[in-house]
Amino acid sequence: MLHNLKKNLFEILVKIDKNIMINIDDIEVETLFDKRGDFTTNSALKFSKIYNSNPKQLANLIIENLKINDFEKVEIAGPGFINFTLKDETFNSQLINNKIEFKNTDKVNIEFVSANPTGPLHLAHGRGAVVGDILSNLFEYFGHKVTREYYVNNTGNQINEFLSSILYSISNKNNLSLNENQFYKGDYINDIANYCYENFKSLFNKELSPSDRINIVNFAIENLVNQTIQTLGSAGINFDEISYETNIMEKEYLPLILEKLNQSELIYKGQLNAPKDYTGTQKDNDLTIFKSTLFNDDEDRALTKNDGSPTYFANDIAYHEDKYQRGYNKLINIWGADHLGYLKRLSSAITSLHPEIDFSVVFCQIVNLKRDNKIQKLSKREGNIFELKNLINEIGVDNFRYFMSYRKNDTHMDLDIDLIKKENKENPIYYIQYSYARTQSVLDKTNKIIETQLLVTSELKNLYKKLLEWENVIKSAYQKKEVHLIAHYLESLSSYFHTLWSSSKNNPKAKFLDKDNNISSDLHKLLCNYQNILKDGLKILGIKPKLQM
RNA sequence: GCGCUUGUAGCUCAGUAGGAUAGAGCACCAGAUUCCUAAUCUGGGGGUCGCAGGUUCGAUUCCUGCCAAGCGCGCCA
Repeated sequence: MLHNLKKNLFEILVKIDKNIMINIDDIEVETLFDKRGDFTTNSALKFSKIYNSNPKQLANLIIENLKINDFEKVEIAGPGFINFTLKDETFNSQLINNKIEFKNTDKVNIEFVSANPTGPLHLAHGRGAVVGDILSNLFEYFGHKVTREYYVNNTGNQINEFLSSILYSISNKNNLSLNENQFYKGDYINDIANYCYENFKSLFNKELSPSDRINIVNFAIENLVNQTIQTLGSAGINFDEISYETNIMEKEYLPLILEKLNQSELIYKGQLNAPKDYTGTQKDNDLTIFKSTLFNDDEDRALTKNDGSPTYFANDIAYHEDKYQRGYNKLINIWGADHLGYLKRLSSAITSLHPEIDFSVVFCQIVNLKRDNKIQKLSKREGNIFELKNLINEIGVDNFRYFMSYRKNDTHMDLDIDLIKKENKENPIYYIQYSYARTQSVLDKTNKIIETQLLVTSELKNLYKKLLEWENVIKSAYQKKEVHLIAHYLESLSSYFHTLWSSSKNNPKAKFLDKDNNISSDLHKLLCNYQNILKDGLKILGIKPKLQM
């Protein structure tokens, strides 16, 4: 219906002046839920200038050309809105056709979580995980072939420090006097240390060789990665591809990348300000530097370190080159807010190499944990972290997924754990599920589907109109990559259902079932439609509807 | 100091690629259950959309400045 109206308006506007180029997607039709009508468009306001007219004149012109069979009333309101009121008889099973016409079968690579493999997942990773998974579901809903990808940064200083921390723990516990430092703290380090010691006991009889050390740390990393995969898997989040930084390095993309960037005159040899803990002399070696200031970055960025080895940035470019080589033109990364400053350099490098790549990043802001009405102070450095698996265990998968995705991804969020654990109306997910259970109970009790006249009440109309919005909402969530819109819509939709349900308290004729438990075919289709949309929406969120509560 | 994100009701947050009277939940007050599930519904109070300018027919939305909170500001990852 909404789409038809849009199309109708579009055709009229084209007919009015064939020389004016407008796009059908520029036409906005919104749903109204009050006395003004059922739908509204601001087209006359929006286009009056390019039609060399004034809003009210253009509105009149549009109305003159409108096929008005379906409408009870069409009127100009305010500065030039056109408000449409549908005839009552239009509200029937024909009204809703919520098949999504738009399909796009392109391959998409969505990379998310990608936590450093030096510790267990904690609260902050949870948001990225849920948002990434739901976004993947959403892209699949629109036909894309989605690869959910996880990246393991298993090189660099952090890995040395991780190993050192493990050996420190082993040394302490077993009186080995290994000369190691403690960088990471926490029970999990001791657990992994024990595990490593049990597995490699014989190695500790003599001094560890470099290859021994590599074996131990790889074992520890593998252990953590497996834990991570398991934790996320328990929340219904599964990956199609796990990429290791070391494997990407073996493919030796960097020389080709540097050559290509050099040809585009985007790199140079030179010096940058010395890093904080730098001990050598700056003139040891020239660095290879990417001119990211050309792309509005604050500074140019180093691709090689003083010792000639690649920086994290360089390896990350290679990683994205690898994604491209695997056939992905559409890359989406989910990052924490602490990487905001990293976006410009990476996106400019990627698009310099391959302008055809559609690269975008969805940022997830900080999540605070609130308990007993107080924000909990958590610090990873002190080993005082709230592990994600504990959170999921405490609140359950449905709550976890819902509450991590019902706030806009780039706003700061307080996760009130006491509120989530309440199983009542303060918790929106029960509200949504309850409406589904109500529809199911009607369907379960239905005797026969019969053809009768539909009683068109304002509550019924509102539910129909809300169902019509689904197509716009889901498309908007997809285009804007904003998954919270889905949860908000489902809550709102449920509300219209509960209102309709309750209206039968005062008006028994508004019930779905008659005395003989028969239902009109229109209402039956309405209920099925309602269930389908709720099911689709919940499925994208990764939540199963409850048939009974 | 610079950059990014955020600032909307007592609280938690929607809305804003310029549009009509700025919304929801919670909390507070008053009601609804012989009736398909009351885990629900109805009504009510509550707002200078951080502050100040600017752009125009119109700004919570765009621009500038300021204030506040968070994050980032390595050849770390």
